[in-house]
Amino acid sequence: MNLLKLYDDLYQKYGPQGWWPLLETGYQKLDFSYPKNQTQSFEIALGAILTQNTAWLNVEKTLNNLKNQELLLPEKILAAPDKVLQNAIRSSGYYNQKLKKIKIFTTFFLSLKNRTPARNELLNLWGIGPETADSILLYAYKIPSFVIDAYTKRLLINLYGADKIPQNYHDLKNLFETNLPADYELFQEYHALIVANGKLVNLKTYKPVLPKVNRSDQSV
DNA sequence: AGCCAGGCTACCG
DNA sequence: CGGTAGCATGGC
Repeated sequence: MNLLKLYDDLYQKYGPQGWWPLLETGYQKLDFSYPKNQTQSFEIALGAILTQNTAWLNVEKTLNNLKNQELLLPEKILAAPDKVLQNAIRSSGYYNQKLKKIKIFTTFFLSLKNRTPARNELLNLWGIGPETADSILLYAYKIPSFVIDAYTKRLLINLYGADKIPQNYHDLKNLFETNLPADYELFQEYHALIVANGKLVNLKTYKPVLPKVNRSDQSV
């Protein structure tokens, strides 16, 4: 199983993804100078929490709501009334849970005082599981921690067969990390490409939904 | 008009 | 402990 070749195939098909999509930049040509500061790292982490089982478009609305009220800063989040935050979060769904998750994370974020968190510290927070922790490490802190999601697992099952690949998060993560150079830029784009591919395939049936572009491209 | 989205926790047997 | 219901909204 050549995971570097798989990366090349995905890249050939979908091109550079330019993750993470910050409000300021959106998806962009590859520019690994972002995040440029702690404020942008914080925005990425909130986005990672908000997008749990939620479409990114709905998350963007929440981030814009917060930004427009000048609340997209850790100190402001903690000072804001619950009702205001719930209304801002509403478009992302699960607004009761996500309010709690965001407050817990924000308190932790401030306690770091610009230090990079350890993976276990993130996992110990209520509301942060392995995928969210790895997304925060990889995109907010540029740590080469490979992100596994439902798309990743499904793609490997499709390509190699369910009996050939590990099924749990930890082993899947390890599969990528032991077969790739520990390069955060590679990991960032790889995960983004898997998501780009995954969005074109129905999650339950594995059947492709109608591609929006490039029907003639070879499928991956 | 359903189905689904870049999960996680709590609870069930 | 492995499996899964519940959490909520908006786009297609």
